[in-house]
Amino acid sequence: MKKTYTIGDLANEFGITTRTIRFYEEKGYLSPKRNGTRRIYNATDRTSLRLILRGKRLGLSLDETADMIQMYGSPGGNRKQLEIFLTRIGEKRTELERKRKDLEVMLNDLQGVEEKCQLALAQYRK
Amino acid sequence: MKKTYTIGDLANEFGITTRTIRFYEEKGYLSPKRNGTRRIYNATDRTSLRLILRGKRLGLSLDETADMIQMYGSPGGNRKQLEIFLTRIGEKRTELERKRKDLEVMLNDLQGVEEKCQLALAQYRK
DNA sequence: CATTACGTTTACGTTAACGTAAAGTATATG
DNA sequence: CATATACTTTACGTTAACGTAAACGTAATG
Repeated sequence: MKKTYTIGDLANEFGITTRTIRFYEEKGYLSPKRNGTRRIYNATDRTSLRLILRGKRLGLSLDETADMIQMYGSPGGNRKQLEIFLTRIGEKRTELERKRKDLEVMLNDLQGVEEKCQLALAQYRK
Repeated sequence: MKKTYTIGDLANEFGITTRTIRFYEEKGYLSPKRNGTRRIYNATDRTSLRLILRGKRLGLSLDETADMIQMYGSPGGNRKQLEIFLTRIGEKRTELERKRKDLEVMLNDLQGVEEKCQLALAQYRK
């Protein structure tokens, strides 16, 4: 009794179109099971989709997000491979931390403008 | 003796091409002075460019970033306009804060993978 | 059981954000 | 002062990420 989803379910849940979901599959970022011709998505598919959309909100390309999703798999391989993998993780992290700093600066700036605006508005209330 | 920049200066500083900078101007996001036919950028132009690139890193479109840059200007207008403005600021802030949460989740996940990887590597050192 | 809702494939269209190339002009330098 | 370097405009090309439409099959429902 594992929970499954139709393409419409997921489109509704995430506020996207079915075309978008099919596009992701077409490009190899999703591979749902089929019931005859109908697509059947499980929890894993749904998680992948969520990750894709999260990446998108942060300005990652589909390829970049797919890379990250793949990283989330079990870290296997020999020593060398693990070391290479760790390097990749570190790079991603650096990139994401830069984004975080960018975000903090922007939020700060925005707060500054907001305060100015509040001050200007306060004049009207005196 | 105000500092100015050529298009090449800015391209070098920010690691982009001159084509990109001209494109931003073509679309109305930059409007440098001219010395004859040559473009001359000042500190304000440079700041705008920096903001554009920052927005880009965070997945904002040029239009969205231009909107934000415009917000940074002096918050003028009457009471009604100020209130509308405040609403817009609030919306942007909500959006940016969502991005921040997305980032935190991703960084967390990444750290999880990293730790697993470290553990696997530790096996080799025993 | 008709019709409405949801699903399918195929295929061409669209938009943002530049890349690339050509063809010419101005400026810096050995 | 020749030539290399940086700048200019104009214009067509490219890619990612879908949108839109046609033409059709299947499932749910009043």
